[in-house]
Amino acid sequence: MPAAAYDIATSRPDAAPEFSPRQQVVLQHALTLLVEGGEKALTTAGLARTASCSKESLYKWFGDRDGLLAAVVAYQASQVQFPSEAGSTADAATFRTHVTAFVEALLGVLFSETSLALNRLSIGQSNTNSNRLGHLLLVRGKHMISSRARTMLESGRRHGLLKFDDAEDAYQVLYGLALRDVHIRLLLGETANAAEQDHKSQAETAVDRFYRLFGA
Amino acid sequence: MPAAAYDIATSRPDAAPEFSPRQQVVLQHALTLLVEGGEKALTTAGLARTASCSKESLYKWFGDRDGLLAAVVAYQASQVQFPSEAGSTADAATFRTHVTAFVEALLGVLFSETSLALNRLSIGQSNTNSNRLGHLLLVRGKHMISSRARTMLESGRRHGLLKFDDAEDAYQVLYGLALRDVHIRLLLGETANAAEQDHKSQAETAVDRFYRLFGA
DNA sequence: ATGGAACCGTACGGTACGGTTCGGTCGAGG
DNA sequence: CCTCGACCGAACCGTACCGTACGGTTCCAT
Repeated sequence: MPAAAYDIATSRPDAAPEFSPRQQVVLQHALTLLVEGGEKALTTAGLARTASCSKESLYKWFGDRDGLLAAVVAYQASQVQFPSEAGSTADAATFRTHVTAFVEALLGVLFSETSLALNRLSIGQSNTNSNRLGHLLLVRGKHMISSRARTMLESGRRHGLLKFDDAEDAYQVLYGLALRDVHIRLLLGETANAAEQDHKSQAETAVDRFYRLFGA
Repeated sequence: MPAAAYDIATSRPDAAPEFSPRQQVVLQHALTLLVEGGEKALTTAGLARTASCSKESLYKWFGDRDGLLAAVVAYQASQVQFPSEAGSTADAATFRTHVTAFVEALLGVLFSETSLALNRLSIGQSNTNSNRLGHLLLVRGKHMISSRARTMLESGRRHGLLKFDDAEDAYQVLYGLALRDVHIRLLLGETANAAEQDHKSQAETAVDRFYRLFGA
Protein backbone atom coordinates (compact mmCIF):
# COMPACT_ATOMS: atom_id res chain seq x y z
CA MET A 1 0.00 0.00 0.00
CA PRO A 2 1.19 3.53 -0.58
CA ALA A 3 2.72 4.97 2.53
CA ALA A 4 0.67 7.93 3.72
CA ALA A 5 2.44 11.16 2.83
CA TYR A 6 3.20 13.58 5.60
CA ASP A 7 -0.31 14.99 5.70
CA ILE A 8 0.20 18.38 7.21
CA ALA A 9 -2.81 19.91 5.57
CA THR A 10 -5.23 18.22 7.94
CA SER A 11 -3.09 18.37 11.04
CA ARG A 12 -3.56 21.06 13.62
CA PRO A 13 -1.59 24.12 12.60
CA ASP A 14 -0.09 24.55 16.03
CA ALA A 15 0.73 20.91 16.53
CA ALA A 16 4.39 20.06 16.89
CA PRO A 17 5.63 18.21 13.82
CA GLU A 18 7.22 15.52 15.94
CA PHE A 19 10.07 14.52 13.68
CA SER A 20 12.56 11.99 14.94
CA PRO A 21 16.10 13.26 15.48
CA ARG A 22 17.29 11.32 12.49
CA GLN A 23 14.56 12.81 10.35
CA GLN A 24 15.39 16.30 11.57
CA VAL A 25 18.98 15.81 10.47
CA VAL A 26 17.79 14.74 7.05
CA LEU A 27 15.40 17.69 6.84
CA GLN A 28 18.23 20.03 7.76
CA HIS A 29 20.26 18.60 4.90
CA ALA A 30 17.27 19.10 2.61
CA LEU A 31 17.04 22.70 3.76
CA THR A 32 20.71 23.25 3.00
CA LEU A 33 20.27 21.84 -0.47
CA LEU A 34 17.29 24.09 -1.02
CA VAL A 35 19.12 27.20 0.11
CA GLU A 36 22.10 26.43 -2.06
CA GLY A 37 20.51 25.44 -5.31
CA GLY A 38 16.78 25.93 -5.22
CA GLU A 39 14.13 23.35 -5.79
CA LYS A 40 15.87 21.63 -8.66
CA ALA A 41 18.81 20.89 -6.38
CA LEU A 42 16.61 18.93 -3.98
CA THR A 43 16.25 15.52 -5.58
CA THR A 44 15.50 12.40 -3.66
CA ALA A 45 18.69 10.77 -4.86
CA GLY A 46 20.75 13.83 -4.05
CA LEU A 47 19.25 14.18 -0.60
CA ALA A 48 19.84 10.50 0.09
CA ARG A 49 23.45 10.90 -0.94
CA THR A 50 23.99 14.12 1.02
CA ALA A 51 22.26 12.96 4.17
CA SER A 52 23.67 9.44 3.95
CA CYS A 53 20.32 7.80 4.04
CA SER A 54 18.48 5.65 1.56
CA LYS A 55 15.74 6.73 -0.75
CA GLU A 56 13.66 3.97 0.75
CA SER A 57 13.77 5.69 4.11
CA LEU A 58 12.80 9.01 2.55
CA TYR A 59 9.73 7.45 1.00
CA LYS A 60 8.96 5.56 4.17
CA TRP A 61 9.07 8.73 6.24
CA PHE A 62 7.53 11.31 3.93
CA GLY A 63 5.45 9.32 1.46
CA ASP A 64 6.50 11.08 -1.71
CA ARG A 65 8.44 14.10 -2.83
CA ASP A 66 5.61 16.50 -2.06
CA GLY A 67 5.44 15.11 1.44
CA LEU A 68 9.15 15.72 1.77
CA LEU A 69 8.77 19.34 0.70
CA ALA A 70 5.88 19.83 3.10
CA ALA A 71 7.94 18.33 5.89
CA VAL A 72 10.80 20.70 5.14
CA VAL A 73 8.49 23.68 5.34
CA ALA A 74 6.91 22.46 8.57
CA TYR A 75 10.29 21.70 10.07
CA GLN A 76 11.72 25.12 9.31
CA ALA A 77 8.55 26.83 10.57
CA SER A 78 8.90 24.95 13.83
CA GLN A 79 12.48 26.17 14.14
CA VAL A 80 11.57 29.86 13.95
CA GLN A 81 11.27 31.25 17.43
CA PHE A 82 9.96 34.75 17.85
CA PRO A 83 10.89 36.77 20.93
CA SER A 84 7.86 36.52 23.18
CA GLU A 85 8.35 39.82 24.94
CA ALA A 86 4.80 41.03 24.49
CA GLY A 87 4.06 40.33 28.12
CA SER A 88 4.94 43.47 30.03
CA THR A 89 3.64 46.57 28.37
CA ALA A 90 4.93 48.79 31.11
CA ASP A 91 5.42 52.29 29.80
CA ALA A 92 5.45 53.95 26.41
CA ALA A 93 9.20 53.73 25.88
CA THR A 94 9.53 50.03 26.58
CA PHE A 95 6.48 49.22 24.49
CA ARG A 96 7.94 51.06 21.56
CA THR A 97 11.16 49.15 22.15
CA HIS A 98 9.17 45.94 21.99
CA VAL A 99 7.56 46.93 18.72
CA THR A 100 10.92 47.86 17.26
CA ALA A 101 12.43 44.57 18.40
CA PHE A 102 9.51 42.72 16.85
CA VAL A 103 10.03 44.44 13.51
CA GLU A 104 13.74 43.78 13.68
CA ALA A 105 13.10 40.10 14.36
CA LEU A 106 10.60 40.06 11.51
CA LEU A 107 13.20 41.44 9.12
CA GLY A 108 15.78 38.98 10.41
CA VAL A 109 13.50 36.04 9.78
CA LEU A 110 12.03 37.05 6.43
CA PHE A 111 15.36 38.15 4.95
CA SER A 112 17.23 35.02 6.01
CA GLU A 113 18.38 32.75 3.24
CA THR A 114 16.35 29.83 4.56
CA SER A 115 13.15 31.83 4.66
CA LEU A 116 13.80 33.19 1.20
CA ALA A 117 14.50 29.70 -0.13
CA LEU A 118 11.29 28.31 1.33
CA ASN A 119 9.26 31.22 0.07
CA ARG A 120 10.75 30.73 -3.38
CA LEU A 121 9.88 27.06 -3.20
CA SER A 122 6.30 27.62 -2.08
CA ILE A 123 5.73 30.39 -4.60
CA GLY A 124 7.13 28.34 -7.43
CA GLN A 125 4.75 25.51 -6.58
CA SER A 126 1.77 27.69 -5.82
CA ASN A 127 -0.08 26.95 -9.03
CA THR A 128 0.81 23.34 -9.70
CA ASN A 129 -0.59 20.92 -7.20
CA SER A 130 -3.39 21.98 -4.92
CA ASN A 131 -1.09 24.55 -3.41
CA ARG A 132 -0.35 22.73 -0.20
CA LEU A 133 2.99 24.40 0.32
CA GLY A 134 1.68 27.92 -0.02
CA HIS A 135 -1.08 27.34 2.48
CA LEU A 136 1.35 25.55 4.74
CA LEU A 137 3.79 28.43 4.73
CA LEU A 138 1.00 30.91 5.29
CA VAL A 139 -0.63 29.07 8.16
CA ARG A 140 2.56 27.97 9.89
CA GLY A 141 4.49 31.15 9.20
CA LYS A 142 2.74 34.35 8.33
CA HIS A 143 -0.46 33.76 10.24
CA MET A 144 1.39 32.85 13.39
CA ILE A 145 3.47 36.00 13.13
CA SER A 146 0.54 38.25 12.33
CA SER A 147 -1.45 36.77 15.18
CA ARG A 148 1.31 37.57 17.62
CA ALA A 149 1.71 41.04 16.14
CA ARG A 150 -1.98 41.80 16.50
CA THR A 151 -2.00 40.92 20.18
CA MET A 152 1.04 43.13 20.67
CA LEU A 153 -0.55 46.07 18.90
CA GLU A 154 -3.84 45.61 20.73
CA SER A 155 -1.96 45.60 23.97
CA GLY A 156 -0.51 48.95 22.99
CA ARG A 157 -3.96 50.24 22.18
CA ARG A 158 -5.35 49.11 25.54
CA HIS A 159 -2.61 51.08 27.25
CA GLY A 160 -3.47 54.17 25.23
CA LEU A 161 -0.23 54.09 23.28
CA LEU A 162 -1.66 53.38 19.85
CA LYS A 163 -4.83 54.37 18.06
CA PHE A 164 -6.41 52.33 15.29
CA ASP A 165 -9.66 50.64 14.39
CA ASP A 166 -8.55 47.34 12.94
CA ALA A 167 -5.51 45.59 14.37
CA GLU A 168 -5.05 43.54 11.22
CA ASP A 169 -5.00 46.69 9.14
CA ALA A 170 -2.52 48.35 11.48
CA TYR A 171 -0.26 45.31 11.38
CA GLN A 172 -0.33 45.23 7.61
CA VAL A 173 0.73 48.88 7.49
CA LEU A 174 3.57 48.13 9.87
CA TYR A 175 4.52 45.21 7.67
CA GLY A 176 4.47 47.35 4.57
CA LEU A 177 6.51 50.12 6.18
CA ALA A 178 9.12 47.59 7.29
CA LEU A 179 9.45 45.46 4.17
CA ARG A 180 8.45 47.88 1.39
CA ASP A 181 9.64 46.21 -1.80
CA VAL A 182 12.78 44.69 -0.34
CA HIS A 183 11.22 41.27 0.20
CA ILE A 184 10.12 40.80 -3.38
CA ARG A 185 13.45 42.07 -4.66
CA LEU A 186 15.31 39.58 -2.51
CA LEU A 187 12.98 36.83 -3.68
CA LEU A 188 13.82 37.78 -7.24
CA GLY A 189 17.48 37.35 -6.53
CA GLU A 190 18.70 40.87 -5.84
CA THR A 191 21.07 41.30 -2.93
CA ALA A 192 20.21 43.78 -0.24
CA ASN A 193 22.35 46.89 -0.07
CA ALA A 194 24.15 48.00 3.05
CA ALA A 195 21.32 50.10 4.43
CA GLU A 196 18.79 47.34 3.91
CA GLN A 197 20.97 44.88 5.78
CA ASP A 198 20.92 47.07 8.87
CA HIS A 199 17.72 45.63 10.25
CA LYS A 200 17.94 47.68 13.43
CA SER A 201 17.85 51.09 11.83
CA GLN A 202 15.38 49.87 9.23
CA ALA A 203 13.08 48.78 12.04
CA GLU A 204 13.50 52.08 13.82
CA THR A 205 12.51 54.21 10.85
CA ALA A 206 9.60 51.89 10.11
CA VAL A 207 8.35 52.13 13.69
CA ASP A 208 8.87 55.89 13.63
CA ARG A 209 6.64 56.21 10.60
CA PHE A 210 4.16 53.76 12.09
CA TYR A 211 3.85 55.91 15.19
CA ARG A 212 3.28 58.98 13.07
CA LEU A 213 0.31 57.17 11.57
CA PHE A 214 -1.05 55.24 14.54
CA GLY A 215 0.50 56.79 17.64
CA ALA A 216 -1.98 58.00 20.20
CA MET B 1 26.21 26.07 -34.76
CA PRO B 2 24.03 26.63 -31.72
CA ALA B 3 21.39 29.18 -32.40
CA ALA B 4 21.95 32.20 -30.20
CA ALA B 5 19.35 32.26 -27.47
CA TYR B 6 17.25 35.35 -27.07
CA ASP B 7 19.96 37.27 -25.28
CA ILE B 8 18.02 39.86 -23.38
CA ALA B 9 20.60 40.23 -20.68
CA THR B 10 22.92 42.29 -22.81
CA SER B 11 20.30 44.19 -24.75
CA ARG B 12 19.34 47.69 -23.77
CA PRO B 13 16.70 47.58 -21.06
CA ASP B 14 14.52 50.12 -22.79
CA ALA B 15 14.91 48.63 -26.25
CA ALA B 16 11.76 47.31 -27.82
CA PRO B 17 11.87 43.52 -28.00
CA GLU B 18 10.91 43.53 -31.67
CA PHE B 19 9.05 40.27 -31.82
CA SER B 20 7.38 39.39 -35.07
CA PRO B 21 3.58 39.23 -34.97
CA ARG B 22 3.68 35.47 -35.28
CA GLN B 23 6.12 35.25 -32.40
CA GLN B 24 3.93 37.54 -30.31
CA VAL B 25 1.01 35.23 -30.84
CA VAL B 26 3.10 32.29 -29.71
CA LEU B 27 4.33 34.23 -26.67
CA GLN B 28 0.77 35.10 -25.79
CA HIS B 29 -0.10 31.40 -25.86
CA ALA B 30 2.91 30.72 -23.66
CA LEU B 31 1.70 33.35 -21.23
CA THR B 32 -1.74 31.76 -21.11
CA LEU B 33 -0.21 28.38 -20.36
CA LEU B 34 1.89 29.93 -17.62
CA VAL B 35 -1.08 31.66 -16.01
CA GLU B 36 -3.15 28.51 -16.10
CA GLY B 37 -0.73 25.91 -14.89
CA GLY B 38 2.52 27.44 -13.79
CA GLU B 39 5.94 26.70 -15.13
CA LYS B 40 5.42 22.97 -15.36
CA ALA B 41 2.55 23.54 -17.77
CA LEU B 42 4.81 25.39 -20.21
CA THR B 43 6.60 22.66 -22.15
CA THR B 44 7.98 23.14 -25.60
CA ALA B 45 5.81 20.35 -26.98
CA GLY B 46 2.74 21.69 -25.24
CA LEU B 47 3.35 25.21 -26.46
CA ALA B 48 3.91 23.99 -30.01
CA ARG B 49 0.64 22.09 -29.87
CA THR B 50 -1.31 24.95 -28.30
CA ALA B 51 0.11 27.65 -30.56
CA SER B 52 0.02 25.45 -33.67
CA CYS B 53 3.65 25.94 -34.39
CA SER B 54 6.55 23.55 -34.58
CA LYS B 55 9.11 22.99 -31.91
CA GLU B 56 11.74 23.66 -34.52
CA SER B 57 10.44 27.19 -34.89
CA LEU B 58 10.49 27.68 -31.14
CA TYR B 59 14.13 26.72 -30.99
CA LYS B 60 14.92 28.76 -34.04
CA TRP B 61 13.34 31.85 -32.53
CA PHE B 62 14.32 31.58 -28.88
CA GLY B 63 17.37 29.34 -28.80
CA ASP B 64 16.37 27.13 -25.92
CA ARG B 65 13.78 26.86 -23.22
CA ASP B 66 15.41 29.52 -21.06
CA GLY B 67 15.41 31.87 -24.00
CA LEU B 68 11.72 31.18 -24.41
CA LEU B 69 11.02 32.02 -20.79
CA ALA B 70 13.07 35.20 -21.06
CA ALA B 71 11.19 36.17 -24.18
CA VAL B 72 7.86 35.65 -22.41
CA VAL B 73 8.97 37.94 -19.59
CA ALA B 74 10.24 40.59 -21.98
CA TYR B 75 7.10 40.38 -24.07
CA GLN B 76 4.76 40.81 -21.13
CA ALA B 77 6.86 43.67 -19.75
CA SER B 78 6.58 45.42 -23.09
CA GLN B 79 2.81 45.03 -22.96
CA VAL B 80 2.43 46.84 -19.66
CA GLN B 81 1.55 50.43 -20.34
CA PHE B 82 1.51 52.83 -17.44
CA PRO B 83 -0.60 55.96 -17.59
CA SER B 84 1.86 58.70 -18.42
CA GLU B 85 -0.02 61.50 -16.73
CA ALA B 86 2.93 62.90 -14.82
CA GLY B 87 3.14 65.79 -17.23
CA SER B 88 0.89 68.48 -15.82
CA THR B 89 1.37 68.98 -12.13
CA ALA B 90 -1.05 71.81 -12.03
CA ASP B 91 -2.45 72.17 -8.54
CA ALA B 92 -2.40 70.12 -5.37
CA ALA B 93 -5.67 68.33 -5.99
CA THR B 94 -4.86 67.07 -9.48
CA PHE B 95 -1.39 66.03 -8.43
CA ARG B 96 -2.81 63.96 -5.64
CA THR B 97 -5.24 62.49 -8.12
CA HIS B 98 -2.30 61.56 -10.30
CA VAL B 99 -0.54 59.86 -7.44
CA THR B 100 -3.67 57.95 -6.55
CA ALA B 101 -4.15 56.89 -10.13
CA PHE B 102 -0.57 55.73 -10.27
CA VAL B 103 -1.01 53.60 -7.18
CA GLU B 104 -4.24 52.19 -8.52
CA ALA B 105 -2.54 51.29 -11.78
CA LEU B 106 0.32 49.76 -9.82
CA LEU B 107 -2.10 47.55 -7.91
CA GLY B 108 -3.90 46.63 -11.10
CA VAL B 109 -0.68 45.52 -12.76
CA LEU B 110 0.96 43.73 -9.86
CA PHE B 111 -2.19 41.89 -8.80
CA SER B 112 -3.07 40.71 -12.30
CA GLU B 113 -2.83 37.01 -12.93
CA THR B 114 -0.24 37.46 -15.64
CA SER B 115 2.03 39.52 -13.43
CA LEU B 116 1.63 37.05 -10.61
CA ALA B 117 2.41 34.14 -12.91
CA LEU B 118 5.56 35.78 -14.23
CA ASN B 119 6.69 36.75 -10.76
CA ARG B 120 6.15 33.17 -9.62
CA LEU B 121 8.13 31.93 -12.57
CA SER B 122 11.03 34.31 -12.02
CA ILE B 123 11.11 33.70 -8.29
CA GLY B 124 11.04 29.97 -8.73
CA GLN B 125 14.02 30.17 -11.06
CA SER B 126 15.89 32.80 -9.11
CA ASN B 127 18.46 30.43 -7.66
CA THR B 128 18.97 27.93 -10.44
CA ASN B 129 20.62 29.37 -13.51
CA SER B 130 22.41 32.66 -13.30
CA ASN B 131 19.13 34.30 -12.41
CA ARG B 132 18.45 35.88 -15.75
CA LEU B 133 14.72 35.94 -15.30
CA GLY B 134 14.81 37.70 -11.96
CA HIS B 135 17.09 40.42 -13.24
CA LEU B 136 15.02 40.67 -16.38
CA LEU B 137 11.80 41.15 -14.47
CA LEU B 138 13.45 43.67 -12.19
CA VAL B 139 15.03 45.76 -14.91
CA ARG B 140 12.14 45.63 -17.37
CA GLY B 141 9.42 45.83 -14.76
CA LYS B 142 10.10 47.15 -11.32
CA HIS B 143 12.90 49.54 -12.20
CA MET B 144 10.91 51.11 -14.98
CA ILE B 145 7.98 51.63 -12.66
CA SER B 146 10.05 52.98 -9.80
CA SER B 147 11.87 55.33 -12.17
CA ARG B 148 8.60 56.78 -13.36
CA ALA B 149 7.34 57.01 -9.79
CA ARG B 150 10.42 58.88 -8.67
CA THR B 151 10.06 61.51 -11.34
CA MET B 152 6.41 61.92 -10.38
CA LEU B 153 7.22 62.34 -6.71
CA GLU B 154 10.07 64.73 -7.43
CA SER B 155 7.72 66.78 -9.53
CA GLY B 156 5.45 67.02 -6.53
CA ARG B 157 8.35 68.08 -4.37
CA ARG B 158 9.37 70.79 -6.84
CA HIS B 159 5.88 72.19 -6.65
CA GLY B 160 6.00 72.23 -2.87
CA LEU B 161 3.39 69.52 -2.51
CA LEU B 162 5.60 66.82 -0.98
CA LYS B 163 8.53 66.88 1.38
CA PHE B 164 11.20 64.19 1.47
CA ASP B 165 14.93 63.76 1.19
CA ASP B 166 15.27 60.65 -0.96
CA ALA B 167 12.79 60.05 -3.73
CA GLU B 168 13.64 56.36 -3.82
CA ASP B 169 12.93 56.07 -0.13
CA ALA B 170 9.64 57.92 -0.48
CA TYR B 171 8.60 55.69 -3.36
CA GLN B 172 9.40 52.57 -1.39
CA VAL B 173 7.22 53.78 1.46
CA LEU B 174 4.39 54.46 -0.97
CA TYR B 175 4.91 50.97 -2.39
CA GLY B 176 4.83 49.43 1.06
CA LEU B 177 1.72 51.33 2.07
CA ALA B 178 -0.05 50.22 -1.09
CA LEU B 179 0.94 46.56 -1.25
CA ARG B 180 1.57 45.70 2.41
CA ASP B 181 1.64 41.90 2.53
CA VAL B 182 -1.02 41.37 -0.10
CA HIS B 183 1.46 40.76 -2.92
CA ILE B 184 3.33 37.99 -1.18
CA ARG B 185 0.07 36.40 -0.08
CA LEU B 186 -1.22 36.40 -3.64
CA LEU B 187 2.08 34.97 -4.84
CA LEU B 188 1.67 32.20 -2.31
CA GLY B 189 -1.71 31.36 -3.75
CA GLU B 190 -4.15 33.11 -1.45
CA THR B 191 -7.03 34.90 -3.08
CA ALA B 192 -7.58 38.56 -2.30
CA ASN B 193 -10.63 39.40 -0.24
CA ALA B 194 -13.25 41.88 -1.34
CA ALA B 195 -11.59 44.93 0.18
CA GLU B 196 -8.25 44.08 -1.33
CA GLN B 197 -9.80 43.76 -4.77
CA ASP B 198 -11.06 47.34 -4.61
CA HIS B 199 -7.88 48.88 -5.94
CA LYS B 200 -9.37 52.36 -5.99
CA SER B 201 -10.12 52.63 -2.29
CA GLN B 202 -6.94 50.76 -1.44
CA ALA B 203 -5.00 53.33 -3.41
CA GLU B 204 -6.83 56.18 -1.71
CA THR B 205 -6.07 55.04 1.80
CA ALA B 206 -2.45 54.35 0.85
CA VAL B 207 -2.06 57.82 -0.62
CA ASP B 208 -3.79 59.31 2.40
CA ARG B 209 -1.27 57.72 4.71
CA PHE B 210 1.55 58.66 2.37
CA TYR B 211 0.55 62.30 2.53
CA ARG B 212 0.45 62.15 6.32
CA LEU B 213 4.08 61.09 6.18
CA PHE B 214 5.41 63.11 3.28
CA GLY B 215 2.87 65.83 2.60
CA ALA B 216 4.28 69.34 2.72
C1' DA C 1 6.50 28.46 -63.36
C1' DT C 2 10.16 27.68 -60.25
C1' DG C 3 13.38 27.89 -56.65
C1' DG C 4 14.03 28.72 -52.00
C1' DA C 5 12.98 30.12 -47.43
C1' DA C 6 10.09 29.57 -43.63
C1' DC C 7 7.28 26.65 -41.30
C1' DC C 8 4.41 22.60 -39.67
C1' DG C 9 3.83 17.98 -37.74
C1' DT C 10 5.92 14.13 -36.02
C1' DA C 11 9.04 11.00 -34.52
C1' DC C 12 13.27 9.94 -32.00
C1' DG C 13 17.54 10.06 -28.97
C1' DG C 14 19.31 11.27 -24.62
C1' DT C 15 18.72 12.29 -20.05
C1' DA C 16 17.12 13.26 -15.55
C1' DC C 17 14.32 12.05 -11.95
C1' DG C 18 10.50 9.91 -9.17
C1' DG C 19 9.31 5.82 -7.19
C1' DT C 20 10.02 0.64 -6.32
C1' DT C 21 12.42 -3.45 -5.17
C1' DC C 22 16.00 -6.35 -3.35
C1' DG C 23 19.99 -7.96 -0.93
C1' DG C 24 22.92 -6.93 2.88
C1' DT C 25 24.17 -4.76 7.60
C1' DC C 26 23.62 -3.41 12.30
C1' DG C 27 21.80 -3.43 16.83
C1' DA C 28 18.25 -4.59 20.34
C1' DG C 29 15.78 -8.09 22.76
C1' DG C 30 14.36 -12.78 23.92
C1' DC D 1 22.45 -17.60 19.10
C1' DC D 2 18.40 -16.39 16.68
C1' DT D 3 14.95 -13.16 15.20
C1' DC D 4 13.18 -9.05 13.91
C1' DG D 5 12.87 -4.53 12.59
C1' DA D 6 15.07 -0.42 10.81
C1' DC D 7 18.09 1.14 7.65
C1' DC D 8 21.59 1.54 3.80
C1' DG D 9 23.34 1.04 -0.86
C1' DA D 10 22.44 -0.02 -5.40
C1' DA D 11 20.08 -1.44 -9.21
C1' DC D 12 16.04 -1.00 -11.82
C1' DC D 13 11.74 0.80 -14.37
C1' DG D 14 8.61 4.11 -16.27
C1' DT D 15 7.82 8.59 -17.52
C1' DA D 16 8.33 13.22 -18.83
C1' DC D 17 10.63 16.44 -21.34
C1' DC D 18 14.38 18.90 -23.83
C1' DG D 19 16.55 19.27 -28.05
C1' DT D 20 17.11 17.69 -32.92
C1' DA D 21 16.22 15.68 -37.40
C1' DC D 22 13.39 14.98 -41.34
C1' DG D 23 9.75 14.85 -44.73
C1' DG D 24 6.01 17.54 -46.46
C1' DT D 25 3.57 22.08 -47.19
C1' DT D 26 2.77 27.02 -47.85
C1' DC D 27 4.10 31.32 -49.52
C1' DC D 28 6.80 34.77 -51.70
C1' DA D 29 10.05 36.69 -55.04
C1' DT D 30 12.21 36.37 -59.27
